[in-house]
Amino acid sequence: MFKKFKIPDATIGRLSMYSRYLIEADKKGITTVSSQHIAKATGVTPAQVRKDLAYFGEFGTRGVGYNSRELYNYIMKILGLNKQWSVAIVGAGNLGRALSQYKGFNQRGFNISCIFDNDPKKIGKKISNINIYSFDSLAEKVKDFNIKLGIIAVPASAAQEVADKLVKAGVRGIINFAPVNITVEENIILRRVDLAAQLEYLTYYLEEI
Amino acid sequence: MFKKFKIPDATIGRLSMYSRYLIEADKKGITTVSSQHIAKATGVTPAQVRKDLAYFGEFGTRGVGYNSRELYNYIMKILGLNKQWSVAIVGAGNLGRALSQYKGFNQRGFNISCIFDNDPKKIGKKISNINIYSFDSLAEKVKDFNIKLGIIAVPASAAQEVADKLVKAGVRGIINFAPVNITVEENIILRRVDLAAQLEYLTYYLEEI
DNA sequence: AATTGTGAACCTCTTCACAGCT
DNA sequence: AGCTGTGAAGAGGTTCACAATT
Repeated sequence: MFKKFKIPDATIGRLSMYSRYLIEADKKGITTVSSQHIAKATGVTPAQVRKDLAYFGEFGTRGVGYNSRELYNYIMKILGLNKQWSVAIVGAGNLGRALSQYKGFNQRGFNISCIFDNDPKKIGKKISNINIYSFDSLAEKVKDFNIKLGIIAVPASAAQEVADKLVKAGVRGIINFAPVNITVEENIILRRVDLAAQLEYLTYYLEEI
Repeated sequence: MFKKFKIPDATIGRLSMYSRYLIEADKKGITTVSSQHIAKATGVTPAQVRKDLAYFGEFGTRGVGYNSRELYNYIMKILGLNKQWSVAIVGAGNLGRALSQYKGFNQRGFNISCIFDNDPKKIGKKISNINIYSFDSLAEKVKDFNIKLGIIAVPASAAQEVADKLVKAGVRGIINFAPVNITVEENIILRRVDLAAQLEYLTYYLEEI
């Protein structure tokens, strides 16, 4: 049905933005939106919006636009967000703790099921009702909770080891917050988020002047 | 000297990765590295490494490679990291608190100078020695600390207002963690980091199967 | 022999412009 | 008249392949 062929990575990020606008529009009672409206709200061009949507089907009506609610539902389905996802966070440091409490995940259907750490002082404790388990029990818990998504929030030196553990346990998609390149087998989806690099992007441009 | 013309955004992110590898290599006593080495460590192609570096000059020696320490220094200078940067975080929620304690920023020369929030219960308190100030004192503190970089970690509904405040106070670069599109005047560098969208990227690909 | 630096080829993504519907 | 859907054109980024250099 959907996902006929290779589509740009950036499209997926934009779909996420579109869906956020659409749910807001729907809440406000705006039943029909145009690519123009979506574009303005999300900071892209109208042609880009139409192109992005066209990868997956024909959701609009010529001369009219798109039905907000309907398009929202389509996009959520395309993104795989028409169900709940269990997520494991590895690393109960500052970042891991913050991510485990981050409301933005829940709002989009992500459920942080458990946290893993190797610090005996942290194991057995909870972070806002989420249990912290040892690395040793990772495989077991990942299976118990049917976790397919993992977030790596450990120091760079431990990131590869953690990734290997997650994959072995059955995790299929990983976000790596450690500032290091890690490798996984081909059928695992890996994404790297480098927080310091984001600031460096800013300083690069600021230094120019 | 550097930054002759428009270079790909992605190049900047890769420079950041290269520099991290180079400092490690230098620590291990590896004085000379090839584009091959850098590529392998950072998960890109050797041609990409050479192309990225070539935007800024000729740092290598044909037949030999690059001097680790020297190339590291060049890259850090290109990224504007040959000095300390003061950063303000707006929003003392989970994310703001975590970011203010995140070691990765300090390691790269970023100094979180202060945190802003509008919750009276938080104002006046500290997060690991960093003061939390009210929104009202933002302009004053940004000037006092000579802050040029801001991190927005407030709810989506407040993000635009905060951005405007930061810009007005003299901040030149902004990272927006709120899941909403905000706009700033043209000479301000804006970067959006959408954490939930990262997970959605994973679920998109996992649903395909 | 090894490795850089780079023009050209290639590939990917975005924008344009307009036919096709309502 | 207004807006979508899309082939074609354009822009941008990556890889190739090889001359230049040590």
